[in-house]
Amino acid sequence: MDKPTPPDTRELRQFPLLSGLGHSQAERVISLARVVRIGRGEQLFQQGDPARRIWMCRSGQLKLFRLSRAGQQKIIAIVNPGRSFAEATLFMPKRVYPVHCAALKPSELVGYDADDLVKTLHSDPAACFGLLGTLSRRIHDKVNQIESLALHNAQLRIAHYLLDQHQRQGAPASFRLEASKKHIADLLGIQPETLSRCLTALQQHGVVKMDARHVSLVDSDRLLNIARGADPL
Amino acid sequence: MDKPTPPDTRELRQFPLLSGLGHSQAERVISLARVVRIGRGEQLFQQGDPARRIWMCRSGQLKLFRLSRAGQQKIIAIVNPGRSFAEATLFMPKRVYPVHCAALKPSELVGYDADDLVKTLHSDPAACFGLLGTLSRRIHDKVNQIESLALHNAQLRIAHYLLDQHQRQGAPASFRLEASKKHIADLLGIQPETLSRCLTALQQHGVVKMDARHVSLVDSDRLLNIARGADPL
DNA sequence: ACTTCGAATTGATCAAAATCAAAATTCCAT
DNA sequence: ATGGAATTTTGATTTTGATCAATTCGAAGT
Repeated sequence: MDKPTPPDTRELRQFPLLSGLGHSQAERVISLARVVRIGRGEQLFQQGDPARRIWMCRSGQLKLFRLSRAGQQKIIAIVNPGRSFAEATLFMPKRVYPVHCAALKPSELVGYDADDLVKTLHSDPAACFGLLGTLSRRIHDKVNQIESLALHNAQLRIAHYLLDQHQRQGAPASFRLEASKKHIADLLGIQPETLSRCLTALQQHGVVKMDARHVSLVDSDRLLNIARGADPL
Repeated sequence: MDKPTPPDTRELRQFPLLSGLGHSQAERVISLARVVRIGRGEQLFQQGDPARRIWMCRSGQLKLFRLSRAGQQKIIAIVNPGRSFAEATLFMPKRVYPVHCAALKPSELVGYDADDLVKTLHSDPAACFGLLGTLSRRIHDKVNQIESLALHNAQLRIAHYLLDQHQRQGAPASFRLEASKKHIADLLGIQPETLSRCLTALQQHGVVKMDARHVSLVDSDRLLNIARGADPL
């Protein structure tokens, strides 16, 4: 297995938070960064752990989740390559991770030092603005998620999710589900059985076509209506 | 009716975002602020309106909500006096309000100019940090809300909500529901009838005592167990 | 104080999705 | 490529909470 490459300036700048950093600052941030590899199922951190680093996913896939007392998990988000997470912990009164994080696939991550980043931000209004933008977008996403969980039934949520993924992946002719159906069901707050039945129904009505994890939207107008609750199949 | 008082420096500084502002900057922000009064049921802004101001609730009470195509509303948050809202719009690519806002009680609000605040933030890292803290806390709240909506059934959600309110109001012997049961049901994503039945059950089992909107937690340990799903009444 | 409208409660019924169970399929690590 | 584990599908049943309906209660404004 090859050695993990440390992040270079180029990679650093893909990180929206740090895109405008000066050379010497960038060097320091990189020198304090740490590359971590974890296998499928391994946990990167637990809810409540001190948040000494914030993370960027280089490759693989992660889930952020909570556990109920009864051991049920609720996935809050799925993290794909190129996306960062845990930034919000930098400014929490108690700097701890508010969720668990585990790998869905073998993953490579870059962890940036939290104290160092805060120091950097102090002298860099541009970086502050980058981060403010990131957090704002994240709030907006969460508001959408809340609306979807509370307002819609299983069918609408699924339709909504398919359309959202289609958009995010650049509206191609066909796209791939980002995770197993079990995990997606969890993300949507429904049982895998319900997801399976709904997807079958959507296929039978000729709205989507699926082949394992590959999805193509046959009648996306109809799907849009379903997502709006205007067309209950 | 007396004239609305314009905000003074003292009031401005209660606003976490602007607590560290210098004198001349504070003067400018104040000069561009606008005080608005709206009556019960009146709408302050609609989802999609250009977000030219961000708001602080001086008195009264507001709801932030979405509407489904079918006209159902989903309350995202209830805003009480001393709390600000809509800050996240400052950094959205399209600066529009992502939700509707209407008054639950006659309310007085201070609206600060969005463009001006962005300008101020550019030259004031301390203010940036204040705002980063505010947004981070808000993300954390939303994660909790998502968990609660997806993971818990009606009973657990209600128990969870009662405990949360108890905490927020400083854990007094007895506290007051922050809004009508109809609105709380909406916030929790359940029907008013279900809320009513659950609260009746909690009272019959001697877990809480209620008088109209006044609540006292008779057996808060038991309530905690219920919220964890360990004790289904 | 009165009136009126919305809020809250209570009961009966219904629909959606969870749960339980078992078989079929797919994934993946070796 | 292959064996074993996990995922997915399908069916039967049960539970939860939504919905419908009727009445009581309470608060806001005249």
